[in-house]
Amino acid sequence: MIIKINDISDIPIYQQIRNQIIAGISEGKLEPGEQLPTVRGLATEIGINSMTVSKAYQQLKQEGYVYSDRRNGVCVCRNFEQKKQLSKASSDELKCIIAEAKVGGMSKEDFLGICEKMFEEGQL
Amino acid sequence: MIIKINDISDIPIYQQIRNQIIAGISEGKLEPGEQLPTVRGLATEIGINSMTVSKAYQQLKQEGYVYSDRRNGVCVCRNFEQKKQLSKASSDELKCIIAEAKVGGMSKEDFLGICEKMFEEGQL
DNA sequence: TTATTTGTATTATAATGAATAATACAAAGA
DNA sequence: TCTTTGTATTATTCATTATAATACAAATAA
Repeated sequence: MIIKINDISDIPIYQQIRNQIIAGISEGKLEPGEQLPTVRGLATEIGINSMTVSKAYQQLKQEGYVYSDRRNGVCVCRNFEQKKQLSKASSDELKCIIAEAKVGGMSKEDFLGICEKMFEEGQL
Repeated sequence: MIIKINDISDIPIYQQIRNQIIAGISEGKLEPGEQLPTVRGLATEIGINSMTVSKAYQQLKQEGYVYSDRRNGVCVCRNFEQKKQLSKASSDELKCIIAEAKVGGMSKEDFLGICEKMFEEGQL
């Protein structure tokens, strides 16, 4: 799986990596049990410091998306926690997005249509 | 309208203010033409530096939510730009939220239900 | 006129977070 | 033994955030 960094983004690099890994899992590009690129390998590949990659992996690990051991590297979890509800952070962000959409004149139907499309996109 | 700051949040104070103003507009708590609290007044009220409030107002101004003149303070715009599409930033954030929801086992219907509820919430 | 209130600009400073650099270590396997 | 893995440590640099202390122009009120 290819990770692309936007250098002029205001989103920290380690967050961009984390987000793309989660997106990869949700789209099936990364399968359960599959090994992620090594910390040093990915750092070299995208031209950043290895500790930045490590930071992204540690966050993913802490959030329950991946696990690691010293020899086999970092792998995608085989059983994700099925919480079936949004995190507080996601919920707060979603409220902001919806408020901006509403002020911008978007109808509920339009917004739900966009969400539906995004949800189906990249599905296996 | 009451602004509440979360001191332990990792979201900058000026961003929290901006978000709450937009939410207030979308919920009708802030009407078109209505004056926002003064920079110094709000700063004193919530116990922060006035330049932090000013920074929030300048961003809102730059985004087209408010306007200002030197005497009448900062007021909610009367005609918002009707773009009827999400900003790039919102779209990217929404993709992340959906990816996380999907990995967490949420169904499309559940997610759309949450969005619908949020969209209707606080409606006039 | 004079004083007050408004947003805004400036300069300096402190605190925090992000990213890099250079190593080092333990564990596992070849 | 040597290599590769993630991880830990320490130091440094840089940008962002927030504060502090003023100052200014414009508009209004006294």
